Amino acid sequence: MTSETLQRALKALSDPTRLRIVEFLSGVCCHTAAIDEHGGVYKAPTASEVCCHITGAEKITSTVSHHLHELEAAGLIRIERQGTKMLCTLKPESFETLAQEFQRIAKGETPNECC
Amino acid sequence: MTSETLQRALKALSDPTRLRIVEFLSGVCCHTAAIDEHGGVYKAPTASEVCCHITGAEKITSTVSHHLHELEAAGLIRIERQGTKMLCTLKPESFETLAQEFQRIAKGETPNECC
DNA sequence: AAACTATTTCCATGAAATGCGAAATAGATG
DNA sequence: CATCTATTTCGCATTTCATGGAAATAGTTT
Repeated sequence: MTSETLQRALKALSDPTRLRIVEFLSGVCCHTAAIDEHGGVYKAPTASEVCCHITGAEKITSTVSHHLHELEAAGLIRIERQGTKMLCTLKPESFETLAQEFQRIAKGETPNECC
Repeated sequence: MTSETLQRALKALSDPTRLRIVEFLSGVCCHTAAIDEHGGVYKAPTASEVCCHITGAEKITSTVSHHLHELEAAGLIRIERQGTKMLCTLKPESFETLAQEFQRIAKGETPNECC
């Protein structure tokens, strides 16, 4: 993971609303049923549902829509269209990578030019 | 780690300059010698040295001073006075904790009220 | 105390980000 | 095609934040 990628991910997560979205997507238990491209059943909340849980609004707000796309641009979540709806899922790999980055920083394994 | 603590840490790390400071402190190899409270020798860069590495300035700037205290307030680094100088060290435990938080998010172990 | 070093505080400025409502768009359905 | 739903784009007001210079402070040395 490059320094810029790490930077973008951390910036995306620095906003309270976006962090709450991520926490929510990490632990969702109320989902919409859907069928993936292989015919399998999977579950993922729609943008509206995410918004509902975060803000209490009944429909998705422009603000939450923006935050969702910000998280997607940072590579932290996936957004896929299902008819008129947008399904949101966390990308666990990205968070695994972030965890490794912090391990690296904690362990002092950061490459550093000497003086 | 509470959600607010995580929030503060991520916000502190969302700034490019602060992230560079952290990366630098994580991998420092050019230090100032110092004596800790038990008489042991330890090494840590001064605020000026951090600033020099980050900005190229010869003296510490108000901007870097501000960033250092921001990182300290977020619990990510330690700053201790040594005469007129301030020595800066990373708090590896904090980054270990952050790594665990991301593991938790990746694994979906986030506690979430159900509907 | 005066002079010097390292750092901090204060203040102003400009850039970027947030949040929101209204209009626009995309896809589904009658 | 008209309509309905879900989402996005746009424009705007407001806030937050990084930055930098000048003055103030803390500690050291003579």
